[in-house]
Amino acid sequence: MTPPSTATASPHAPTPTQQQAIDHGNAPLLVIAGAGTGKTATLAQRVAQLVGSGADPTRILLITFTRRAAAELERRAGHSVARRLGRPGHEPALSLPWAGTFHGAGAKLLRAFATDVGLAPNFTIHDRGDSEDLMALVREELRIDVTRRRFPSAATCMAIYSRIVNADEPLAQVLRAGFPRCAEWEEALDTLFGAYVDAKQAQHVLDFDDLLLYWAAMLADETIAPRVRALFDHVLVDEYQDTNRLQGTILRRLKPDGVGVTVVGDDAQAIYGFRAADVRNILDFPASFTPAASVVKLETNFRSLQPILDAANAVMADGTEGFAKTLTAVRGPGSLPRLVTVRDEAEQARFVAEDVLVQREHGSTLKAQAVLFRSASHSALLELELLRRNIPFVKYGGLKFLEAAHVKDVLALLRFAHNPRDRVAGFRGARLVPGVGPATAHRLLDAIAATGATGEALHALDVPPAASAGWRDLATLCAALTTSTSAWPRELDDVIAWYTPQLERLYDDADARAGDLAQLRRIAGTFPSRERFLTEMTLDPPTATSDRPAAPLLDDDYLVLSTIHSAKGQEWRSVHVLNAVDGCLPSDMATGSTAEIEEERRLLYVALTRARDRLTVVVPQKFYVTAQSRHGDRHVYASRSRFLTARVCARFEETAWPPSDAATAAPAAATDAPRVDLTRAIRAAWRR
DNA sequence: CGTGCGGCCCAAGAT
DNA sequence: GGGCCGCACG
Repeated sequence: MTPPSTATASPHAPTPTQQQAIDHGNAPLLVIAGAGTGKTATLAQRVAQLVGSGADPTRILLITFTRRAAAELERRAGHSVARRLGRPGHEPALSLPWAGTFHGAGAKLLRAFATDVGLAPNFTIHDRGDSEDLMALVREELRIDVTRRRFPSAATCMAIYSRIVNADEPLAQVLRAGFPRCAEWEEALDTLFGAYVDAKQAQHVLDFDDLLLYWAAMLADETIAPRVRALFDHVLVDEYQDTNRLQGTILRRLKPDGVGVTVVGDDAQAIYGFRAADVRNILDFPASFTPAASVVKLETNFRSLQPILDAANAVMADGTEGFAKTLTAVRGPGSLPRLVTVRDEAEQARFVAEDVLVQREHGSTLKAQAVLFRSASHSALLELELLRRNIPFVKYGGLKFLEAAHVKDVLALLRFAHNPRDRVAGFRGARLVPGVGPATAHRLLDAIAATGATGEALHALDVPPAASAGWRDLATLCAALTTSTSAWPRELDDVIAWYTPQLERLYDDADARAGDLAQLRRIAGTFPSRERFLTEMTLDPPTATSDRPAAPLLDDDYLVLSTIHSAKGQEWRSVHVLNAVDGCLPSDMATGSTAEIEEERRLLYVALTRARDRLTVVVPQKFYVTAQSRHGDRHVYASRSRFLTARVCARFEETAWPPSDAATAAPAAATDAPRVDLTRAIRAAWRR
């Protein structure tokens, strides 16, 4: 048997540079940590060092990019503390109550200070989809004529609004830089956003951006800010290159003199520009304090074999914005990474499935292997192939469990019970009653808003005869939920019991969906209260859809499929990267500006540097394009990704698969057929 | 006013 | 190939 899995911390003693970061005192510190340089281990040991020398763990704010990363850091820091105390193996269960994401910490702080800052303590949190729904509702109420000249969709409006908040830029500038097509609507958008903010406040809801915005505002108010600052002695932020301007503001306001602040990151791995992350945060960090923060650079890579690193370095060396940084491996030589050409995506799926099995024969468990791709949809054919061959897998990123309509329905009912003013939740819930359409739902919610009607009062509302029986049942359910005689998580059983008939009425595949609800019920059982469940599900939703294995299966071996974004911070013994062609990587959606293209390049860099021993990049030559229906389905020949330059390719062993067909399949055929730039072809097909 | 159906537009990454 | 909108029917 092979050792369990992936994220094996380098159990080496810290290098002198790492030690320097671990032992650094209270003055502000920036750790520039290249891929695989032991960043997480160093951060964990720094936390352990702080606690070991007397810091109170409940007064450490540890910001990570995901909650999963927070848990990992907590675990490793716990180990280190145990080692220091000479009790290795005895899990001291170091508990860091303030470890989590910026949004998670914001939610917790705002819940704690709600009444002090004019928020209702029972506020509910909207995820991106809810926010778009509310934006659409507000737009409707303002009677902005959507059809006249293509007013931006609710999703686009939300994206613009979110950018304004997170990048702290005025509307006009956001429109100019990112949404030029919407510039003509500047005035209407301004009105819309004002009304959107009013609606959120009236309904006691916060969106993702508010969790940061209110936190920042709290720290700008000198009556409340000292109380917030007084909570934390140390603030450590991981993945600092992917924070946005608003988050930078929060950090500076939280610790104006930088005492107790540590940030860690790598500008070469900045991949969240689309979410308003600004690499200037990390670049300007040292100079934003007097005296300037210390900088420690970790450049020794413990993860990958040298040839893998050579390939990754070559990708970055082509970059136009380079802060040239060359990682050196300590693990020494190995075989070259492979650049494998296959005929099309179906062959790609076959190749990867087969190769994964071959590597398992050679001792890599499935868990020690990952397949990475730019977009969640890129793995569709591979997923089919894996199912066909009974190869278990878990997929990270892409469409979430929570985005399924039936799961949203159930959560909306719970949210409505928690906060009856949450109109998006109430609207969704009301419409589940047969006979209640949009118009009736609006009327009912107006009545609820006017009277503050909850529980029993819902019975008194005037509903059309056709809907009255159904409404009575829903009102009874809501009354039970608000009086909360039924304890958590049992009340979810009541919700599901009420919802099941609707499920069967609304969907053909009710059985499969009922399975998801059972899954939801299991997850609910792991949270202490309805409020915590709703908050956590919104801020940190479960990662996979119904193929997510149930708890016992998680001990089994499974292959990891992940978007590159979701693979951040992870490592595997073997990594396959799919669709290294223009249009996929870089995505044809992201070739508008140099900055976007450079971010795509860093994305490839992140993908390559996840591999420890074996790296395989796959290039399908042919893509089937179904969109151009006028000509029927046809294929185009894809160009290999622009990032795979001659310099980069020289670092790979180039092969074709399957080897026997190589002569007939690829290169010969390619010369006959028209060679088309996939990017151009796809863009042209959708040009407005 | 609700619901079902056909045509049309769009297509990423995620706290 | 899927989700949304508008229209026609009940």
